[in-house]
Amino acid sequence: MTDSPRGAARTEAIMRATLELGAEIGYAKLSIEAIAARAGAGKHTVYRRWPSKGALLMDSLLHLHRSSLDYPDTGDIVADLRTQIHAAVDLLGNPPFGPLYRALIGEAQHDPALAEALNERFIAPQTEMTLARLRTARDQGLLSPSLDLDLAMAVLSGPLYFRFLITREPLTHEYVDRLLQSLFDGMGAR
Amino acid sequence: MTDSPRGAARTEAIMRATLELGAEIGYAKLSIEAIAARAGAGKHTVYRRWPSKGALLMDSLLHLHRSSLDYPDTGDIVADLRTQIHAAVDLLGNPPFGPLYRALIGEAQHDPALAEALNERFIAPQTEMTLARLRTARDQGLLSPSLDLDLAMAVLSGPLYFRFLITREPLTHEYVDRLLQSLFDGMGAR
Amino acid sequence: MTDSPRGAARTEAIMRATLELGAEIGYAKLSIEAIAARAGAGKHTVYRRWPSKGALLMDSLLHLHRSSLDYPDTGDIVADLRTQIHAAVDLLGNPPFGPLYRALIGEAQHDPALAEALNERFIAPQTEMTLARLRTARDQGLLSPSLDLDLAMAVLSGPLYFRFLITREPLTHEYVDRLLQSLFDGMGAR
Amino acid sequence: MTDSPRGAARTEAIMRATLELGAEIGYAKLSIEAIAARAGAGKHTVYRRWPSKGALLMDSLLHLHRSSLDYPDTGDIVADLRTQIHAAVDLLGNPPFGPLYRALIGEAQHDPALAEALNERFIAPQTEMTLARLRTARDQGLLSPSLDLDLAMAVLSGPLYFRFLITREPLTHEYVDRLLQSLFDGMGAR
DNA sequence: GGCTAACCGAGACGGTACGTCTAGTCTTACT
DNA sequence: AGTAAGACTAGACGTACCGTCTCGGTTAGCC
Repeated sequence: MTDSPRGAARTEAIMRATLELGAEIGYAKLSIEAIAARAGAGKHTVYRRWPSKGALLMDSLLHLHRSSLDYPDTGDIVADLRTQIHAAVDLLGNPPFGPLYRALIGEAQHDPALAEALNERFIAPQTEMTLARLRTARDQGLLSPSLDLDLAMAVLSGPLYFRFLITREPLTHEYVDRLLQSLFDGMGAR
Repeated sequence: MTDSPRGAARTEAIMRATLELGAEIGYAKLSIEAIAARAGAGKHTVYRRWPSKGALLMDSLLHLHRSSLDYPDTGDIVADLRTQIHAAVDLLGNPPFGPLYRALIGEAQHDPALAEALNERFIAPQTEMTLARLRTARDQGLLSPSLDLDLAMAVLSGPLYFRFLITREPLTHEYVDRLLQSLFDGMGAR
Repeated sequence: MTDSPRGAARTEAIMRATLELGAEIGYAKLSIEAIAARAGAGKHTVYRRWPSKGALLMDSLLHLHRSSLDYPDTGDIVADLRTQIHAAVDLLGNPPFGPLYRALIGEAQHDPALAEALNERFIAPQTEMTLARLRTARDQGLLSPSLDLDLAMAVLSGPLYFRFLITREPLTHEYVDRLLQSLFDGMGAR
Repeated sequence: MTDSPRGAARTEAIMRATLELGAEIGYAKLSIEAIAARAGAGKHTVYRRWPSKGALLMDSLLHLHRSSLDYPDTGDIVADLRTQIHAAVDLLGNPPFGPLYRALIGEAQHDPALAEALNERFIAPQTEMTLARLRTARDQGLLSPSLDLDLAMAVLSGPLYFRFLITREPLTHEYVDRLLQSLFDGMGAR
């Protein structure tokens, strides 16, 4: 993607228009035609930058929330996980991020390239950060050495995404706490 | 939906065409136009029965696998769960059900009505069956009385759906076994 | 067409509905579907009786105005023609007959069978009546023996239909009178 | 309508396809869908240029015969009218112009906008040319000063259109000659 | 400071599918 | 047997976007 001042401004304008329109009319009714019109850009300019509506939405969302899920390390592994996951569900559970992120995941189900990109650019980094934090705690002796960290990670994320995508029940702090409780009661935390 | 012999035959033909075409060209490229043509039906006949492509796909999939996930009860709760979840991941993890089911969930992210229907007609019944089996086991004293069954359910399903939808890693029996292991080690099984 | 009491009643109801709907929404938007619904008849019942929308409209119009253009014979050929043609332009120039008749002729341009039927059942009888009246007058010595009656007929009808169908100028009594004037001044009247 | 080279080529291609298809299958079965396909154009490209099938047909026909009915002036008014009207009936009476022109007039009976356009772009200019020729002749003293030119015009055109549209008898040179004969015998020629 | 090459907006273009409509046929149940 | 009701196949309608493509009209370096 172009890095010249002019190009960057166009890129920004298009991503901004994407999020605005997405918030207004929902992803399903979003069209590249409308985004270009809203951004005052030609369709060509959009297609030059992104191969698909999904890719554009992903970039727009990640651009918007570049650094919002950084990890704390206060030494208290449970509290840190709690803090971070509370922040995550606050993000996922509310507009504008929530609905658009849900739509992005939906789109990824039809578009393997998008699914892979989403994994690499958002899911995997998030996962890795959590794993790193768990690893640190284990190395400090706060968690059982035999704890399967990948599984722990999956047991934390899975149920939240299940609620988010499948049952559409609200993502509450209380639910996060129950999950953490069961994890640390049962999976080897000390 | 019509139940007359003629109507039922048409309904069947359309659902069959949907699954065939879906398997051949994938959900993303599926069109009601093409389905109707394949089924030798008029478009109106399709629209009379289903309000959207997603609803049609859901009916077609559920019609195809009406009774495939019934629950065993051999008295051994762990073995029964294992049997049933192995069957479930075999279904989800392979064509033709897997990719189309994934696409259906994707579509549901853009279409709340479809999401709700999917929940009511497929997710909730499956969940309820598992919960009932767990409840029986608990009543028989095989599980701790304090076990949070909903949470147990979520901890089983969530990670599998996370793999299925987000990371797209294969759903293996081995992974299911690890999940069950950690659950029964940690969540109150005796 | 059926002549049984029941059949005749159905036929009437359908023709009435045709004229009503035609007057309300115009011929262009008329559909057999809507006519059947308005008449409380099945579509089959309409198709059993008429092969096309145009045929139905023609029957309906002719049924409505079965006997309205009979010819007077007062002995004064000019006055009789004047009377009769004034009546004709009053009919053609005003709703409900005018617009529907115009539409019927329009339809006949696409449908030779309809054109022929219209000719046989409406145009030719009208023409023949006028010719008969002219013939009587000629035989009585009121018109030149050399007068080409067919041509006289055409010179009377043609300009009126030209106005009616092509230029859509109003059909006035004054215009009829000018036509008659020129005909009897110039075409062999004494 | 676009006048750019590209646009003009598309416009031409579509009009050509219209006339071809119209000649092949007749106006009644003509569809914009088929025209676009034949022209290798998108439907939008057709709809961008013409509001209706009738408008497209009219443009196509007038484009085909832009200059074919120009008027001679040899000084002999009767001969000139004869020449010109013979040419006109040859055009109307034969394919491809005849049947499509008939259909166009038919369509105009259902579509007032089309009727008006047809009048302005084809009928009125033709009429005006004939009137101008008659006026010249009158000014040269070849016709009676009291001759009602509009009426003369109507007496020439009307019967021909009546044959063309209503009775569907062939338009022959002989009939034209009879009409002219009666007009100039009786309507004030010297 | 002028030239040229890339980029841009605008939007026409060939397509595809949409969801609606009507045609004309066929089936069902009623009278 | 004829009917009302309406489902059925077929296919055109006019619309909306897709992704590609011209078209002029700015910029933005690079001489």
